[in-house]
Amino acid sequence: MTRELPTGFVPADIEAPLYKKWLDAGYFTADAKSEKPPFAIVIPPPNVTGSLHIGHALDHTLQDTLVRMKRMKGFETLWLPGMDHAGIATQNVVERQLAAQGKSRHDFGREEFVKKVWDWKAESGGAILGQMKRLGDSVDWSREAFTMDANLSRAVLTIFKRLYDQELIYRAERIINWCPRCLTALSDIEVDHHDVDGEFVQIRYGRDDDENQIFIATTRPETMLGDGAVAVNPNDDRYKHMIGKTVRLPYVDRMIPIIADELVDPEFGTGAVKVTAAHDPNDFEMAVRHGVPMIIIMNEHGVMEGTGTKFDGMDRFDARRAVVEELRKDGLLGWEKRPYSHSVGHCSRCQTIVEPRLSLQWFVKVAPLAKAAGDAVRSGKVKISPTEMEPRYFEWVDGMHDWCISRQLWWGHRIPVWYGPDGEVKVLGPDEVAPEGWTQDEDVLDTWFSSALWPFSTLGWPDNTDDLKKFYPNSVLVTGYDILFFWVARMMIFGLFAMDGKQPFDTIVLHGLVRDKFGKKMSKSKGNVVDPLEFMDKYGSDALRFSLARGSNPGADQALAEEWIGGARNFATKLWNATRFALMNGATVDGPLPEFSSLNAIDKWILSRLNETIAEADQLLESFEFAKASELIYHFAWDDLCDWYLELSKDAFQKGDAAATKRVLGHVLDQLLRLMHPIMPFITEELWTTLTGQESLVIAAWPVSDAKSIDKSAEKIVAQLQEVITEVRRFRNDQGIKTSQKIPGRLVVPAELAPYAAGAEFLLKMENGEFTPSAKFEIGAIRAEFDLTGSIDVAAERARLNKDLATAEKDRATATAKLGNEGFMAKAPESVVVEIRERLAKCDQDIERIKAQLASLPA
RNA sequence: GGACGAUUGGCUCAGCGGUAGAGCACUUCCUUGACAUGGAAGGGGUCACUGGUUCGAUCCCAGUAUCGUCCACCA
Repeated sequence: MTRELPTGFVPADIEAPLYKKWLDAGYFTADAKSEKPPFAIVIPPPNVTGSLHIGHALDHTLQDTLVRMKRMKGFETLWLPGMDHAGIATQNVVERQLAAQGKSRHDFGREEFVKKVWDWKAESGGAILGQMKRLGDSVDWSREAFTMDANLSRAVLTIFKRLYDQELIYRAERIINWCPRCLTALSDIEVDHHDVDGEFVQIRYGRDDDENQIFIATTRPETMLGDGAVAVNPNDDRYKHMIGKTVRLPYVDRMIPIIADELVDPEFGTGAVKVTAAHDPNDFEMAVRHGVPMIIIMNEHGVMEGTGTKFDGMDRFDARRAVVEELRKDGLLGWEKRPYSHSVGHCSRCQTIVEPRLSLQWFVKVAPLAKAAGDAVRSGKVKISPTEMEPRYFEWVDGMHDWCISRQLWWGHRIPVWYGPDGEVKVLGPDEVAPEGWTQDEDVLDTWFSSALWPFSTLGWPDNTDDLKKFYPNSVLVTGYDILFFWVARMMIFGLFAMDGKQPFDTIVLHGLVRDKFGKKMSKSKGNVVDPLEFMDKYGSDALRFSLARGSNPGADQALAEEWIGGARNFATKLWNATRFALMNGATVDGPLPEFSSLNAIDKWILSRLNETIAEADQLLESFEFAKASELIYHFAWDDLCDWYLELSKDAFQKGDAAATKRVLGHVLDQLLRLMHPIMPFITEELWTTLTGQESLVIAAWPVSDAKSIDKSAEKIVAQLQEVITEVRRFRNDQGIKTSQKIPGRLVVPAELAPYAAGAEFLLKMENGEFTPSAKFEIGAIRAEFDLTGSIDVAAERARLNKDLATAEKDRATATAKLGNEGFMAKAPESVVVEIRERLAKCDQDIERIKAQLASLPA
């Protein structure tokens, strides 16, 4: 046995070479022709502008864990990487660069600008891909995809046409969310609502000498210039007599009707609402119902335009101030509430206040598609883990408005609609060419349109490729709950539509967000953002991965602090040293494992614990319980294996009489490293290949729990041994005996523990030989006795024993009370009663033992 | 206004009808023959509050309070 490990574990020394080894061996490349059952995951495509943040690190750790486990289980695994072209985000990046040179995209024109974006991508895009390699992602790079790739664009065109032909895509004038900075429409979910301090003012319409006057209330006074009506509730007695009459709109000096609509809440404001059809979605609805004119009063930059008043040319917020001032001067204001906190939509990309605006845009008719997406989950065809997230999904899927998919950008999939010279409209499929003289729609599609096709566009759809046949539907989708609506629900919608009702994935696994150590959201302004790359440099990728996995409870956010990762690094070091110890002492994986029944209790015990851990960890990982699986493995490795088994084995190794132990230890490590590999791929690979001399753990078999090697009685007797050892240690500690000081003593153990008795004595620094026992601990068949004549602090020892006695007596009293309780005895399950009886018996034993010890103390 | 969740030791979180758990932090001891990125021993919690169900509630039910997230057309 010549295998050796360096003394210290230096992650940086092993990670890059191992990743290269894996790539060279082609372990991550999927074979669509394989006979093995498939297991496929697509990566949530990061933005091409992005770099790896801690959220990706979590997301990828969980996916890689599943993929690596499935690969070891014999599945043909495909984990497909790629990126999203990220329309607005990417265009913004390039435009900012141009702005720095004092230019805008319009200086270049569409074609030239788009080329510049591609250049930018080639040069600076995709930084995240290299960072994924550092993390160890076992993705199939040969299938790397980009939403703007030719074949993925074909998928976009194909599905657009299909939807259009089935009248599920239409063009219409609607109120949409408009960002006056990005100069594009936004879908509902690209708008963030938060409260801002604004104003709420009462404005009188109608002059003194007019027939009618009415007070309306608004938070956006400047929009009065575009009013087409005033609406009241039909049952509002205050205004009933005015319905159908007209009132004069100040400044614009236009007579507008007073209409009645149920939408108006008589309790709110003045009970009378101005109707600005072109700049408010509710008003638009009412206007449609009542035929109210829709007057656009702002241009695309949010500057007042076309009102025919002196406010034209003012920015919308300047106009607001100016209008209020003017109204006040003219005595047309009633009460003014200021500040008035209310919810206002902001562009999720740049935080500019969104302007609802009447505009001609393209929409996806969502209702029929979303119905199918909801039903797929309701019927159980697609599972959401954890199930608590289902209500959120249904809420959105069942109530989704039509999806505005056109964006006034240049970077993205251009809408494949062409207009003929005589106003004809034609939607072109991927291989169709527009007739001479026709022009294409100027807009591009929402970025999420192409991401929604990701589970099948990356597999070659619309062609019926081998990849598609083998790997669709994907097995699971792992992502943060924060993009459940943006992305997941839309993949469901399009997947079911495009693939004839076949779901894009079988299970949706939602994890939480990574927050700072106090559970606060990470944000640049708070300065609590952490960089996963920095952590990988400092502690190794395995440490980062392990702490992320260990913190990931289903659907729940996790707090992360640098100390946690340091702790995980310590764990990695522990494993390293344990394996080093094993190798130094001749642990081996060669030859068959000794017959279980021939082993002593300690060897049986560690095998038993190993097999229990394997069974449980496997079950936890299969149910996406990453935190619990990690925790379980951690405690088995550290507590059972390192703190007990290795410590107890030292003496046997020292004496060179440990053939069975060498083989058992080799086996336990072998299996443990396999079990941990999905979560900590680098260190396990290094240790395992050194231990076994085999090629790679990536393609090794996943451990299977051997039920025949689970032995509860061995576990019980080892637990007793541990208890005795702990008792003695506590006693020594209480007596102030130094850890290194030897005391005369011995352990008396049953035969099945005999090979380890000396090891236990070694742990306790017991010196076997001639002595008169002066202290004794006895649990079950295990007895520890030692001689401390002259060195015992009698008073302290008596106090300690008395305390223990009191505790034991109190416990006995509770147990006795329970057994004497008729209600309890009538209803408690048998197992509970047995447990309490055992507890009572143990109390009796303890009390007797403690009393004996007290009696043996010198007076 | 709805939906979901949270409230457990200093911090972050598990647990969940039957004597309160982990990691980190803390105290004391130990450079012992893999590991001081370590080992041993220990301190610390009326499980948010109030009622109810039960032989028994941290756990189930109802309500209260505080916090978080998501959704929603409060002009």
